[in-house]
Amino acid sequence: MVRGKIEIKRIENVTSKQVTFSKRRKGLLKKAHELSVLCDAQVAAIVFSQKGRLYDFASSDMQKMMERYEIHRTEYFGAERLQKQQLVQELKNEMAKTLDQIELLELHCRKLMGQDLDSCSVEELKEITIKLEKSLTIVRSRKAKLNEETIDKLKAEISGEKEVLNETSSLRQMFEEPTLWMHSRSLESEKSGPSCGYGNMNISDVKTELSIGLPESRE
Amino acid sequence: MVRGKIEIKRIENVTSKQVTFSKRRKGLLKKAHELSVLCDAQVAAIVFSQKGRLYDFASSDMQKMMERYEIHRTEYFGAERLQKQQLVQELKNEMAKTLDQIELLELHCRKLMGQDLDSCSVEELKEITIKLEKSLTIVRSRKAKLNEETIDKLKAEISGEKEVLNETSSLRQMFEEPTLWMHSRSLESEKSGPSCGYGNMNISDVKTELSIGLPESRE
DNA sequence: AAAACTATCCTTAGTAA
DNA sequence: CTTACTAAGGATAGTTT
Repeated sequence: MVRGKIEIKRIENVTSKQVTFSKRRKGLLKKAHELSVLCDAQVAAIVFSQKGRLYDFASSDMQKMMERYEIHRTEYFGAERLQKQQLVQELKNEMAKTLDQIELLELHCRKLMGQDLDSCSVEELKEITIKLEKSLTIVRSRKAKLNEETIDKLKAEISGEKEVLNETSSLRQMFEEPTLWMHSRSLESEKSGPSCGYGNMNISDVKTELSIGLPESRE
Repeated sequence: MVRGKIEIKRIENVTSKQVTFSKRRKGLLKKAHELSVLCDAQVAAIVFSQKGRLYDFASSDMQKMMERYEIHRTEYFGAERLQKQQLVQELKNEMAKTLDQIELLELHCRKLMGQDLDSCSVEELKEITIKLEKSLTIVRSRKAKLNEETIDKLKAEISGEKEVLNETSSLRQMFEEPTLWMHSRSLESEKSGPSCGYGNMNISDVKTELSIGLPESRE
């Protein structure tokens, strides 16, 4: 018996499709139920067989589910089915709930920002302290990481510039005092770094600029 | 690691519930899709999280599905087209804005909690750090203040008890050695403290009780 | 919060009744 | 059409990053 994985595409064999439909339909409705119970969520599932038979599951009243669904859809397609007055009421309820949620969130935020602490017990203050300390650790390490990356990048840049600088010096020397350079070169061949032997030449029309520096100050 | 089978009942742990919701929701919608494709059926699934967020799948147009559903349920309540369309639209816009607000608030909160920092620039991280440090200072000083108040109150309580204790000792002394006490009293008249001149009366029917102890354990 | 990992449990394709 | 069986594949709880 070779039971390979199946491809998700229309099953052509009618009998097989029928059996699979029965099994998977059952599985789907079961999963829907489990999700609603485990996670305290409102879940609905509707299945029409090819022949038009209806199978469904709803964790609460299906009509309510549908109304709620319509509220959340920007398209207002369910208008005909729903008394608009009712819809308006639902929308208002939904809004009230959402506003409550905002209240809670804001309170939480404010406490994290060290505001509205009067209502806090010592216990709660201790919890907030711990949260803040954790956050601080995380934020600081993240910042440190970013800074290190920046530093590495800058270092790489600088070393690149130094190379260009060396090259430029050498070129300039060659250009301005070719013979002197050839002499000194042969005499001090192992001397490192830029060796700018300007001597007594005239360099009035050579203009060179180079800026090397760090970006804006960092902490 | 013991991974036993789970019982299908409301998950109490909030984090765990959240994660399970995410996974199973995904699973459910996937199954719905597979069923619709494999068996050529019309399938729809609607899920509302506890917080009211909507997740759904529909193999075909959801509106058609719902209409078909209602036809099957013979619960079609036809509705006249009211002119509230505009009001409803406004309410929905309002709701959309409010939901955006929640998004922002949640993001802010999460950043304060050291989450979702990947998108932050070093500048932003610096700001957050400063905020957190300020909060920490405020929260800590608030906690310290509360603790100090508690300490003062306890000290007051204790010193009150000590007074009562002294008085009781004196009374007991008077009762047990009235003459000795009267002597010493007359010799040291400027001695401070409670001077209860009960004399050598009979106080056999005076009953005194005293409990001294700290409240429940504190931090 | 979201994703990766993995041992375990669950679902189901194929088949037969 | 549903059920029973079983091996394989899939989902996911708990945990880690």
